[in-house]
Amino acid sequence: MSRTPPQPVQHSAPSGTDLDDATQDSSWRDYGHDDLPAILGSALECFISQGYHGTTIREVAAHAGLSVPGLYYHYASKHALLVALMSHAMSDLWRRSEQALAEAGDSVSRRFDLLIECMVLFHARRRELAFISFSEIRSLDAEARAEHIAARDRQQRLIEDVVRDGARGGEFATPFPREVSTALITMCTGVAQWFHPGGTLSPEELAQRYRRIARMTVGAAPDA
Amino acid sequence: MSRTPPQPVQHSAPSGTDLDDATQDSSWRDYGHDDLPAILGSALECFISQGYHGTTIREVAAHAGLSVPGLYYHYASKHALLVALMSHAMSDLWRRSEQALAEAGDSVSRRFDLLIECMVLFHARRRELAFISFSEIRSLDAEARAEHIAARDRQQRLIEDVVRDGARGGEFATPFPREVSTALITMCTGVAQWFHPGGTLSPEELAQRYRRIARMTVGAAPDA
DNA sequence: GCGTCTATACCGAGCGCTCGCTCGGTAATG
DNA sequence: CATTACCGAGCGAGCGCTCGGTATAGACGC
Repeated sequence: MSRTPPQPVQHSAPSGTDLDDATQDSSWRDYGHDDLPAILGSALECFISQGYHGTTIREVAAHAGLSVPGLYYHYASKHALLVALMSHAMSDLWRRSEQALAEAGDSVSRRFDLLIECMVLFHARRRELAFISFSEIRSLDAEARAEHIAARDRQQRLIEDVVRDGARGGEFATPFPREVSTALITMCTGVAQWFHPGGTLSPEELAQRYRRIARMTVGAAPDA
Repeated sequence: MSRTPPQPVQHSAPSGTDLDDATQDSSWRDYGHDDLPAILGSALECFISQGYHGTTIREVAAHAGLSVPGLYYHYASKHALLVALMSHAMSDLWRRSEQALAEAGDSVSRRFDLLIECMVLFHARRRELAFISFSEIRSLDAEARAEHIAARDRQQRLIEDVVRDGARGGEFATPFPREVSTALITMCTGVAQWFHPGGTLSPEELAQRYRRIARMTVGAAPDA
């Protein structure tokens, strides 16, 4: 019988739900400074600038002020770092979207407005997380990728549903609800690709402008 | 005095301008089957599915039916493969855009229509090239990256200019020409991320629908 | 208060492997 | 007999990851 190895805790995120609780009580519009654990923050920076495969575990460790084994004490693999970052991003966006829709109530126009605002706000405020969540999907293994894509599809269906409802109910005047949904989704997620916090527009101002642009694409009244 | 090494031709693309001449005489709407050299086609497939850093030179060579040295006879480095693919994509799109604008003449609305149609068509028909041209920018070295970004900015300015002209001249009724331009650019380039040739819409049908959606974002008349 | 034990949070060194790339060739063509 | 178009073998470096430790902090019996 082999002696038990040191067996460090194999959790993919420290203390399990710590990460997920971070924004639990706050409103969907509130974005404090993103308090990712140091290791994940370091991994995020490296993945952003060099990509997942272009980043070495040594870089992530050094950037977090750790040795390589020190990093492996907290995360089982390089892949686990990516999974932790992406699932954190997806669950945060999902929770905020649910809160936004709850605030919107039953009005289709209002649901549409707040959903767009929520999407733009998230992709501007959490653009680094959003960026790698979108660009490193192919670096996930089969299981994690399937899970991530399911979460992404569920998120996108929120927009598709409200656009379809608006088109059916007459609030929106668009001949192509499907293509408009797709266009809106890429428009919103695209914010993470070009937005820069030092720019002329704040995330909130951008969200307002995008909300008005989005209303035009679905043929809704400019204000309502 | 050391003897001269075999010194294979160090061109980054075989026979220099072969690639660039491919679509020289054809109209901007014509997309024949993309006749990339076998090695570049193989590299493209690998980069698409695994990313640049996730792809090994051995995979590219094997997929092209070559040994590793056989591949290096044609391309100086793995990096040169990426550069060849991306510069081919950018110059093809640029040439098509110039042809589309030439066909459109002076009318701002018509220039807008054909530019959007051209962008959507390209990103649907050449979606693999367009996809890696957008997603692997950070894998380029400093010099190639600067050149690529300059080409991308020049391309994007085509849309920004026509939207701004339309807003100034009164053809378009948009309070935020800058943000609408950005939204349109991400909308069009985003096509390369989700479009799948087996879908319900052909690239041409999609381009027509996106043209109408784009007109709504700038507040133009539905037809003109 | 003190010695012992256990859990936590790390490292220095390095293993086995694969990476991008090259050397020194060869077969076919003109 | 030069040029073109390739290959088999393999080099040196760097990769993800692990082994076997150590330093510290708190818990517990006496």
